[in-house]
Parts: sequence; C-alpha cells; structure tokens
Amino acid sequence: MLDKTFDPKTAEPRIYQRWESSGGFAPIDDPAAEPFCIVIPPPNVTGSLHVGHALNNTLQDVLIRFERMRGKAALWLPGTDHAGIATQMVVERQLAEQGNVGRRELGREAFVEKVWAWKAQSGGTIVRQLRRLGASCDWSHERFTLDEGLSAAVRKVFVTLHKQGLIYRDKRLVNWDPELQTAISDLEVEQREVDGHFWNLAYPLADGPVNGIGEIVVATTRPETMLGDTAVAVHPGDERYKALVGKLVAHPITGRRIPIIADDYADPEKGSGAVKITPAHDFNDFKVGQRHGLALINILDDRARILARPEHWRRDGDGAYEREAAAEVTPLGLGGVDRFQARAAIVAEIERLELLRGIEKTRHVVPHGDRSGVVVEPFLTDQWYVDAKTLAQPAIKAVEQGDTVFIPKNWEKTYFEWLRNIEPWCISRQLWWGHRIPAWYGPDGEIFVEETEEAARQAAGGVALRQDEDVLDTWFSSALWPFSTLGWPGETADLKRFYPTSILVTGFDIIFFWVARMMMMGLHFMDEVPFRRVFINALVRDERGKKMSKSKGNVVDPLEMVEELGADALRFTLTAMSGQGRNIALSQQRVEGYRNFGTKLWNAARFCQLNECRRAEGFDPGAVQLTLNRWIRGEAARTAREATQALEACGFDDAAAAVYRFVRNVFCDWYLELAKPVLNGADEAAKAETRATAAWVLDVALKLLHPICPFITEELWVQLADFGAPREPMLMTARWPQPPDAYIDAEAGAEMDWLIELVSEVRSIRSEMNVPPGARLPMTVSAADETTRQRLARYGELARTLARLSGVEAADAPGKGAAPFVVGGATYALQVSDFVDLAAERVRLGKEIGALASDIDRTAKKLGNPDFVARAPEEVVEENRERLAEAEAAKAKLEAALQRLQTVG
RNA sequence: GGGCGGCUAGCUCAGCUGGUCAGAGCGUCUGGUUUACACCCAGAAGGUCGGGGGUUCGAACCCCUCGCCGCCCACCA
Repeated sequence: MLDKTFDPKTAEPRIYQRWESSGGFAPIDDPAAEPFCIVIPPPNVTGSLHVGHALNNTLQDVLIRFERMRGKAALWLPGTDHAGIATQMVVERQLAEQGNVGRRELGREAFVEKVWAWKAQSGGTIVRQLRRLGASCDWSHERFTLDEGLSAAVRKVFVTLHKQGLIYRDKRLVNWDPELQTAISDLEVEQREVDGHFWNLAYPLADGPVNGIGEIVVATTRPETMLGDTAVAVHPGDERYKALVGKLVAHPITGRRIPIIADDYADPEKGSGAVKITPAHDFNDFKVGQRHGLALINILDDRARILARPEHWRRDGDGAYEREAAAEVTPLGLGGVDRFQARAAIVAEIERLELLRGIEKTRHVVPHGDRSGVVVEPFLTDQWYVDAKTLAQPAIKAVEQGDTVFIPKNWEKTYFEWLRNIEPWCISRQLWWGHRIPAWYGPDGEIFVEETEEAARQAAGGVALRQDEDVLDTWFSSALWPFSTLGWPGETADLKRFYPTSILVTGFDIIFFWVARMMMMGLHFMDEVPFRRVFINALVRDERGKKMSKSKGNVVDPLEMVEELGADALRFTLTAMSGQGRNIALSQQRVEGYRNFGTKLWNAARFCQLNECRRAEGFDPGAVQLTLNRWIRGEAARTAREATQALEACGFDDAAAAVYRFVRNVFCDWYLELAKPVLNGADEAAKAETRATAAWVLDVALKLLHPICPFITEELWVQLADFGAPREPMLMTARWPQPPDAYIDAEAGAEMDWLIELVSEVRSIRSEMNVPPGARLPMTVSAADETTRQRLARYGELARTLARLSGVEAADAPGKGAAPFVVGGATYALQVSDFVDLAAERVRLGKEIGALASDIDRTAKKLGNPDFVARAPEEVVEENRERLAEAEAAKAKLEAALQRLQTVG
C-alpha cells in the first residue's frame, strides 16, 4: 500500500540514483531512432544554481524526457564553462581574503594552478544541483570548455580562421578595463547613466587672433584627456569658424601647437560647435584622426593612470603604427596620477589660467565594465580580432531562410539587428584563466599562428619563440559548444548523428554573446546551423521587474524551495509559468500549490489502489462500454493530444495546464467521484471495466505528467509495478501515450457534461440557499424532453449521490417552495422548502433571469441587424439563433417559476 | 536618439490567424468529519480587458494616438 503522502526530500534523490544507474539518460542505441539533441547552456563551472538556471534546465529536461519517451535517441549534453573573467575574479578575491599574495606576485603558473584547485573544489556544485533538480543529462557526455578536447577545437578554430584571414591582430582602440587590466568586448561594456559635468575650455589661438577671434571654446566631460588632444574640429559649413580652419591653437597645458580642422563630426548645434579631438582616447575622435592623419597620443597606463611620458603614435598609409620619440613630459607632475585626480588637477589649472569658460552639470551615460563596475577607457592596444562582419553573413541568411527558427519569432529581429551592425570582435584578454592564444612571436616580432608550439617553431625555422601571453574571450570557446562537445574536430559518430542539434533553450540576454556566435562558428566550420530551433525562455525577475542579483538581495534560492517542497513542485511551477516573452515572478505560494497537486495525484493513485483498480491484462480502452469510461478515455486522449502538440511547439505552459486540468478537474473531481458508486456497486462487469479503465487512465496521466514532474510520477509508476498487468519497468523510458482520437466519444462527452452541469447546478443552489450539507433533498423534473428522460433514467442514481438528493420525481411544474433551475431540455426544482428564504430565492431567480435577459437582448440585437445576418458566416449566425432560442426558453421557464413563487409568497 | 515588449479579477498571468473569450492559478469570503486526499471538498464574490479615436455587421484581439512601466542597442562636445 502506498504511504499517505510522497516525501520528496528522501524520495527524489533515491529516484534520481535509480535513473542514473539504469543508464537511461543516454540516447538509445537504435540506429533507426530519430536523433534529438540539446546542448546545455554551460553554466559557470564554479557557479551555483539560481532560479534562471532552474527554469532553463527544467524546460530542457521537459523536452528531453518528452522526446525520450517518444522513442527518439534523446541526448542532453551537459557541461560547464570556465568563465574566464568571472572565475579569475573569484579566485583573486579569495586570495585577497585569505591574505595571500596577489595574482601577479604569485605568477602565472602558480595562479592558474590555484584556479584549477578551486575548480576541483567547487566545480561539482552546479552539476550536483542539476541532478537534484532532476535533469536527465547524459553525464557520460559531460564536457568542460577547458578540457583537452575542447581546447584542441579552440586551437584548430583559431588557427583556421587566422589562415583564412578572419582572425587578425590589430592596433586600435579597445574598451579597456583598468581594474581588471584587460581588453573587453563591446558586449561586456555596460552603459550607465551618471552625474557629470561639461567643462567649457578655451584654447587660445597659437598665432594671435584671427578675425578678432582669440580663442576657441570646446566642451568636454573628460578634461584629463586634453593631454592627448591632437586637434580641434569644427564643422566645414560652420561660418563662425571658417576663417580658423587650418590655423593652430596652443594647447593650454602642454603648449603643443595643434591644428583646427574641418570635419563633419563636429556638430554646430552642440555646445560651441567646436570639439577637441583626442584620437587615442575616444572612438569617434579615433575616426576623425584617421581621416586627417592626426597623431595619436596615449596618455594612460593600463591602470588608467597618467603616463609620465605620453606615447605618440602615427599611422602610415598601410595602417601600420609607428611610435614617435616623445618629446613631451607630462606637466603639472601628473605622471602616475589616477585619471580622476588628474581630471580635478587639470580643471584647477585651467581655472588658474583663466581659460575655464563655464561648468554645466549633466547626466550622461558612461561605459562601465560589466564585471568590474569601473569606468572603461578607450585604449590603444594590440589585440586579436575576429572578422565578425564576414562570419555574420551566413548567420543572417540562415535565420532569414528559416534554417534556424527562433521561438518566439520576434527575437529574430534582435538577432538580425545586431548581426547586421556587427563590429570586429576583440577576442584577446589580458587574463590567465582561459585558452592561451596559439600565436608565437619570433625575435623580430614575426607572428606564427599554429596549433602547437612545435608547429610554430618549425614554421619559424627553429628559432626560439615566445607565446602570446593573452587568453581568449570565454565566449570564443562557447561559440564552438554545439560541435566541439560532440567531438569535433574528430569525425565522431556523435557529431554525425546529433549535429545540427534539435533545439537550443536559453535566455535572451545571451543572444548576442552566445547564440549569434554559435551560429557564425557552426555555419563556418560545420557548414550547417548548430540548432534547428532556438527557444528563448523568460527571465526570472523580482516583483519590481528587476533582474535578480545578489547585490540587490532579491534572490530566490531554488534549492531551498526544492528542499522544502520538492523538485517536482518547483519544476511544475516554472513550467506552468514559462509563458513566452514574459517575466516570471516566483512566489512560494505558487510552488506550494503545485506541491499540493502532487499530493492530489498521489492520493488519486492511492484511491485506485484501495479500490483494486489493477491494470487488466490485454485491456482495450477502445472497447469499454460504460459511458463514464468511454468519456474518461476520450478525455485522456484529448489531453494527450493537447500536451503533445503543446510540447512540440514549446508551449510548456499550455502543456502543464492541460495535464493539470485533466488530472485534477476531470479525473479526480469527476471521474473518480462518479466511479465510486460503480466500484461500490453490485454490477461486477461494470466494476471490472471501471477498475481497468481507472488503472489505464492513471498510467496515461503519469506518463503525461512525467516530463514536468518526473519524480513523483516515477515513484508511483514503480510502486504500482506489480499492481496488475506488467508494463515497462521505468516510467522515464516508457512510451509516450498516443491514444487515438477515435477514443473521443461525443455522445459520452455530451452525457457527462450534462450530468456535471446538473450536479453543479444543484450544488450551487444548495450552497446559496444555505441548505445543510448533510440534508438530502427531493428534486422534481418537469417538461423534460426525451433526451433528458433517457439520461435521468441512466444517471439519476449518480446524480442523487453526487448532489445529495433523496430522489428525482417527474412533476407537472416546480412545486411550492422549490428552487427551480434549467439544464438542457428540462426544468428542475429542488425542494428546499424547509430551508429556503423565499425572498432570497426571488433574488436569486431575478438575477438568473436578468442575466438571461441581457444575453437575449445582445443576441437579438445582433440577429436584428441585417448587416450581421448578411455578412457574418452562416454558422456564426446559426450559432446565435440557437443561443437565442435556448436563452429564451430557459428564461420563460424561470419566469414561470418565479411567478409561482410570487403567488405562493 | 533607434528598437522591442507590457498595461486583462486583490496578486501572477492565459486568451493563436477579430464572432460562447471575459478565463486559470494563487489569495479572499461562505459552508463542510461524503471511509483517496484539510497539501482536502463544495460554493461564491471580483474585471466598462490603460485612456481616446478609427476600421468592421462585430474588437481584449486590427489601425492611429496619448499615457504610464520595463528591457535592448547607440550615445562620455
């Protein structure tokens, strides 16, 4: 016998153990089976499971379990990401907390060893948590972005792209994070709005006033960058400054003579119309500098402190840079001073020189590093770039053609927008944790890009080489994930079988970071999209629509919920709430509700067990006789169809709602209740059929629920293994139900609907009339049509039980002190005379009649409109006619009843 | 500045290609020892579908407009 309740805390880990040791997570070894593959969005190896992971992985597991049960060779390929910057930062922080020497003092090798140690120590956490959630990943396929195979793939891709000219080294401005002291990509820059100032600075003309103009005023929010100014620009059409173009100004601080140039970039509408040009510290100015052949003066070191000796660079016609001997020494003793202190010092100096022409407060957006949170500097360095523009073209085309489809589709717009405006991707990072760039430098700075040091040495003719110090952006290896994890560059059976993968499930926040780049790399190296569909799941947020984050303290810990209420309950909640394109606000109450649902299911199974509802050998649901059983078999078929279609279309919430409703509101609320009299009755044949049907329906329900709440369903499946005819030993690998549509029996459906309506109507009146629950009431039927008479003959007994009636008698009209109501083709009257408050009853009838009257009114008006009758489809018109007739009949009956009540009263 | 999404019962949300679409869950209220389940059962209340205009025989659903809210991209004169 089943226990009273299911205890997820002890049962779930036990069940998971059984699944895992069964080998059932691996794809079935049947060459004929259709492959279905999902690669997991690899979480940070040292991370832990948050609600977003819980949602994302629940949905993947639902799909994998669904397809596995449908007989496909389902592979859910798990793994983790080394997460370069994030992990390195964690370990650095840890070193600091423990009072150890820092990364640089420790040295590269020792530091990387520390990171591996940290990975060994905490790397298992998230994987354990995924298991706790019930994720049916094939752990034998687990990969890590820094493992040997994936590292080989990274080297191969890098070298190949380099040889194809799609990866190159370039000196240009990058987003530089002075805290982490590394370049970061555009995507890792976060624009934050902050308070700031416009400082209006006067630059005196170097050779005296022109046309009476002695100075030119520029505005800046970053006065310290003026140390790197190499021009002042005005708009070519700006009459005010026309005469000044070509003249020189004297740099207020350094005295350097710099030209006034004409360039469209200067906006006459903004400020004074003149703008200082600092090519080495501003992306726009960089372009202006290129157009005008300006020198670039780098004034910052890699921690964004002012250089004592600025670096002067000049670009020749081939785009090569040449360092000019720096004549200048940074004035005012600013060498080595922090950028913000320098800013204050410069402003003070300008003020002292009486060249400050005003300060305005402003709010403006300033780029910050998304990891470090500090202000990012445009910084002139040598970095490796991917020619993303070229790789993007096939990626755009593939989605345009529908080779890969986004769900919901509108995310394609976001995808296109980014790819069509893509910039070169800076992939080198000045970090130590990651894939070291496979490039070596010869004594004269020649570059050799090869997969191994040995190959590079050979290419170099055997001279001593020095490997590039930098590592690759984490997302570089992530971009290869769909094929590198399947064994590429080896020509493995997995790769052949499972690439392209079936679907990617991820959040919209990494469409650029990850999805687009996987598309680019997948198409380039595999000549085929990496996945057929991309499902963008909702983002879990707090109640204010804010992203959950540790710093805000609004984080819900999914594992706490799992511990308290079970993984099934959390999974059901997330699945049911996963409506597309929406945010999910997780509430404890909601999860409790689904925990309760699990208990409900458990008890339904217990009921079946108590009533000897064993699976019958050779049972054919298509052959059942009883209306009740024909009805529930049809409802089960309909639900199976709904759930299947919903899951095929990633309608997770629809699937969850369909099976929930079926189990709770159909099977438990009505079928089992209606079955009770049969099960307790004397008709042995009916009893046997009902028992077999109930057992069959329960199994169907367990199967349909399994992808969403795998634990409790598996437990019931196993505990009922010996309860009747044998079936598959494990639910996880049992076959998904596909009851034929022929099981749907319209006649049985109509009769049960009628019975349900009749019982509900009686219950409603009893409640409204405050009839004591225990009281059995007589009911009369009048003006019953043939159908009703037949149905009453068949189900009167059932109705009596469920509605707690003492009897159902035919009568000419509702009797005195009776509460009338209309269902189908008859008027019923519940004898509530002992309890009824006549006034209340009049009110009730009045309300009913009123509702019918307004419905009649609306419908009649519609039908009275010649345009409606003429233009609306015939079936819609007919539907309205029927509706009107029914409402009018019902209203007439109730009015007659009310009339009688009046005279009695 | 460009773009996207949202605004439907107290709360969180379903409502696909316009015609039973005004719904669900939770919460609230009322009443319940019907032998599967109080993690339960039965019943009820509650919304002029953000405002305005338009198209249509007919609009929560299409168009325009306004108003909030959120997000993404760009932007340090």
